[in-house]
Amino acid sequence: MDLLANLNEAQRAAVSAPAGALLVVAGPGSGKTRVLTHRIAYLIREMRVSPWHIMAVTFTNKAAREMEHRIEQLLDGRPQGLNMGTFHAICARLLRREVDTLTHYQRDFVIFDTADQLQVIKQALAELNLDDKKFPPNKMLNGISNAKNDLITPAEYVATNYTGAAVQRVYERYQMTLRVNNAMDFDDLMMNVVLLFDEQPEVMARYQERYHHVLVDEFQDTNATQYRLLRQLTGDHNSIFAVGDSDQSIYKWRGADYRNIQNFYRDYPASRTILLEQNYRSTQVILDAAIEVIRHNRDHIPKKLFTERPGGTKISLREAYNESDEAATIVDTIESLMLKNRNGNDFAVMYRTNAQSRAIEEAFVQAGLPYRLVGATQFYQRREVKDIIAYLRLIHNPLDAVSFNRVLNVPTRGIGQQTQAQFNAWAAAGGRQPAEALLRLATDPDAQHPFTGRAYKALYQFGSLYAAWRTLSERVSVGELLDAVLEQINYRAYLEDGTEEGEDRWANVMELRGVAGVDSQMALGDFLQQVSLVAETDNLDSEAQATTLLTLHAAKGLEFPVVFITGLEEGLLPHSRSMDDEDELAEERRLFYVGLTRAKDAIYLSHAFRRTSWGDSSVAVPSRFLSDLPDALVDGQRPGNRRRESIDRMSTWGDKPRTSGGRPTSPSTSSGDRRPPVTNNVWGNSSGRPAQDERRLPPPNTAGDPPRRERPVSARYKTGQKVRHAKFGDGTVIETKVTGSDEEVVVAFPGLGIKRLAASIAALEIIE
DNA sequence: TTGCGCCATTTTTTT
DNA sequence: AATGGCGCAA
Repeated sequence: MDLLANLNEAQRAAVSAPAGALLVVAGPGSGKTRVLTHRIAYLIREMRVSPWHIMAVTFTNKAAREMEHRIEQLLDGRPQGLNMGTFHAICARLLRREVDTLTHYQRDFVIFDTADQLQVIKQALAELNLDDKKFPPNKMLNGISNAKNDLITPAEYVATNYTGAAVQRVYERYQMTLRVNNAMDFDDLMMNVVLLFDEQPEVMARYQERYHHVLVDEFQDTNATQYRLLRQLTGDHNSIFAVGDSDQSIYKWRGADYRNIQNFYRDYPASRTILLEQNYRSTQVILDAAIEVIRHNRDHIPKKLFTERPGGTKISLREAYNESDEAATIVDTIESLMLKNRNGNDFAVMYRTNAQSRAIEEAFVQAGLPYRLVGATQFYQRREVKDIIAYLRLIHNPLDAVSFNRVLNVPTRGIGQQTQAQFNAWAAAGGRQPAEALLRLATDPDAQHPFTGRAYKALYQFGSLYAAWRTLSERVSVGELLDAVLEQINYRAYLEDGTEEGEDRWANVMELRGVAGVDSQMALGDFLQQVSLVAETDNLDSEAQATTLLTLHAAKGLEFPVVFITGLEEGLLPHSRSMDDEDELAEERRLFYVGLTRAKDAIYLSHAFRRTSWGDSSVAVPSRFLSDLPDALVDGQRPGNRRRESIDRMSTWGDKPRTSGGRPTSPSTSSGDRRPPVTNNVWGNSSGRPAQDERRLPPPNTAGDPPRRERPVSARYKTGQKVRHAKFGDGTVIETKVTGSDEEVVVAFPGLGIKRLAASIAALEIIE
């Protein structure tokens, strides 16, 4: 098979480039996976490079598997020794191999996930006598993670403000605790490799000699530490093949820095750049719309993207009444498209936040349509799954105090807070990690300890079990070990409390048992590592006819014939947390761009008039990004400017609850720091657009306007009525709804915003 | 020590 | 809507 056949000129140039530094700027749908796989195959077959000399970094494990598969097909066989995986997986493997050369770690270190990290931080805060109200663990974690992504050690950390000073102290403590626990967090995986290479150049040299060719996918989303690692690896040979697109950089918040592309030019002056500009995925309409959107970003560098799929269905835009109407409309649309020979798995429904998936799921369930949810409450984050993994981790690594404290009294075995604290103190006094101390307590009759009676008995029993598991783990498979643990702690009985939830939880444990496999000879350490590094989209198999529900972030790198992007509202997309900062706002726009460019044939955009978020329903303002779209490419309702502004004034999105006095509360009247939505010459172009209040007919392929779901029937109150509330004063009823025996009334109180009230409790007085 | 119920707070996105 | 923290009763 000719590896260069069926490639366009640019692709061919990239695939067959001589060794050296090459940056491939790959627009959406330009066949970058194809280029990467063909490049690897080309290296092996045409340039006679041993697979052993190649490292390929992908963004997800799934991408790695997929590429492996495709290379296998290209080469008629599996290349031996090719190192392919995510930064995290590659680094974890490397560290495990080099564990003897690491200064602060020993064999069998474990990887702490976010929940574990938070535990360590809480502990650190307590030890430092810092108030966790004043210094939220999440914020601390963020600070630490950012530092690590920028390759800043605790000693190098310089605080620039009050919070920073706390982060500095917590970071130091945190890092110490991780070491004592023989644990690393996600960021450490990369950082520790870089530090290792810095400290021991001879180790680095070994890897430099091995990896003659380094390939990186999604280069725009590498952080400073990862970039440094690439620099180290390519030290003397400089053969790096980086593929990326700054317009698809959507992980700034986790340290990604697309300026690494500039660094690349600086650090590899002899590098070449190849642009992949032909899009093989989308129709002209979709591509035009996407280009138009991304063009509104200030530092966007224009590309000449083109497609050979002229025309196409216009982008459909519609306003739904609320999130359930939005979801119902999507389901209706999918159903009618399925009558026209679309399959369920031709569709993807995308949203900005995971919380939005709920309403959509409900609509799918109601309609009996199969769907597949990516992410959300991740499997490995479930309590019961984490519990069991903590057991396994503790068996693997007795230094892990976080797992120890998690499982010590789960299921409850009579070891309360009191005893737990006492035990930890005793262990610390003896200079041991708690699980080591427990082993001693259970196996050494001469051990001196302060425990008596009930507490002693419970500890002793648990310690004996633990000692037995440790021995057992050396000669049985992961699955068998898991079975033994589950049985001996009676976990099933603990979970199954008669509720459906209990059943579900046990089912999850069984699913985990399935991951461990029946006859798998996988080592416990490998199992734990694999389980720690699974990604969101890794489990996304294209089985079944199910529609995919996923966040815009998770959609990166995927494609679907028909894409629905939901919640195009201010505060959601762009997200309220990103609206004050121009860079973050630009990233939100790129996120929208990524969503749009996932689509092959058709795009449906929607926003809701009202949206319920954590309990409260409020009026939503259509996203400013909608005005980036040229009218000619859009079919459907356009939000009118007049109404938009009046809604804007009432909206309770974003900031704190409105209070009287002080600065004006309406975003459109607040000064300076905030951009008025739409009516702005940089972001919007509404001035050039006729004031549209026209309602166009629904898009041709939605098969008619679906009946609106349950319009509320008013009972005692009516929309438009003026009412008086004891606390809020006078207001106007904007919605009422009979719920069971009560009536729910939504009232707009001038200056206070919109409140949802129960008629029976609120005792509203009708004024007129 | 356990377990329940109330309260407050929460959500951006993920390896 | 859901989770965690906290106080109180058994």
